[in-house]
Amino acid sequence: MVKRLPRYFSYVQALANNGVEWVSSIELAKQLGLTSSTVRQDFSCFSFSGVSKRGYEVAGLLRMLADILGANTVWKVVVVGAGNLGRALVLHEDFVRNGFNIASIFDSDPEKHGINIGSLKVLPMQDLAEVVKIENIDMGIIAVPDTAAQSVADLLVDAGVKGILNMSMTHITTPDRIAVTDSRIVASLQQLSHCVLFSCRRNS
Amino acid sequence: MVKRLPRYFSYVQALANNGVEWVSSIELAKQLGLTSSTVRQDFSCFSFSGVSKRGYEVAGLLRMLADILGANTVWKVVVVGAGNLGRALVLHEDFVRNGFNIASIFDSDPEKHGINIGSLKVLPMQDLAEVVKIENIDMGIIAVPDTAAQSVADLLVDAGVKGILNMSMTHITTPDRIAVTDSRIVASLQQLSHCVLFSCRRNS
DNA sequence: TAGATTGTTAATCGATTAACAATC
DNA sequence: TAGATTGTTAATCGATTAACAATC
Repeated sequence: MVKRLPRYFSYVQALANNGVEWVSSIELAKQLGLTSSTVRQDFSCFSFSGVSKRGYEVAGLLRMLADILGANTVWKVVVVGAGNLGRALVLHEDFVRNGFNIASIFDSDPEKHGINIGSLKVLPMQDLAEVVKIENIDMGIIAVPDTAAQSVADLLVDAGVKGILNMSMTHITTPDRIAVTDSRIVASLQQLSHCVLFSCRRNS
Repeated sequence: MVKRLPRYFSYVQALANNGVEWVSSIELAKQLGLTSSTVRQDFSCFSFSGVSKRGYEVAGLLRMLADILGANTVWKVVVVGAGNLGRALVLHEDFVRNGFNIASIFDSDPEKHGINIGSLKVLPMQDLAEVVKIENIDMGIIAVPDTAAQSVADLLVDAGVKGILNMSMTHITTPDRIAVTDSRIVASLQQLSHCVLFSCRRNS
């Protein structure tokens, strides 16, 4: 269910930008490939009420979704791993636009230290703990090779982040208080590959 | 379920590289954060049998997973959108290593045409259909702004791709025969943000 | 043999959908 | 009023887990 929230948010944002004031569960469902039942269920679970015959008020919906997604919060994030993926993350303007502020990027390879990526310089892993603490970093993004993923997760947890976005294939283990979300592009491509071969349809 | 296959594959690959010959559902479950029941259920669904007391043969498991994920197939892929994300995808060596060969990258912005990204040159959208047909492209990756996503999807489908990896926030509609997988990094970060705020744990 | 681990059935759980009375 | 759409309950569906006999 949580996975639908960013999609509602994005679509409702677009509606608001276009000056649309009301939207029905039916329309929303159609646009996002869901059933209207699911949409109503989802919203009522946050006690967000609509109005019979009109639907849901776009402005209010947007406010609610922003609140539960923390879209009004500005998060401080670090990226670990300065490969192509890490580099792309730092440069991706979408993140800042959505309140994810990348404060630093780290890599274990001394060759990379000091290299400029956007307005950041690649820092050595030894600085991680200090940066996270002093700059009050909220989340870490793991963009390192699989074999290093767990130890980087441990470092991040020890340093004090509250959440981790894991982009490696490895399953990482963390204490219960740490939120973890996995996001694996190669895995998505492999799922797609499987679906193409065996003609299953939409997954994810 | 499909979403677990790439993770099994990656882990079993690592086992094979380390010369491990047998693995139990219990060990696998522990490493991937699942229950042994799920693991056995999954494998038996592909009629892959283990041996009591020993577990599953790593080599055979690897072969099976490679088969169902199409990991032995070399796929030809195009990327649409030459922003930071598109650029990163082209440069990301993980793709080639896993059999996803990026043949071309396209962008609608004339300013970008001809620019070099790795060994590729950014092509205009007008060339998309022809390239997909002549080079027998299997899949397209959508890395364009949300507003353009659906029309790019239509172009890709018309041109004849069999699968689409959608990295935009938009829900795209395609004919039934086309496989679609969504992969949204910002959405993952927003899920994480929600989980940090309301202390839910692992999702995805 | 004793013990470990599979394969499979049945139970549980949760998420999605259908249905429909209430309401504007 | 008639019609559209919500909010919610109950039904359905599918996925996960538990349990345990079979087996090596």
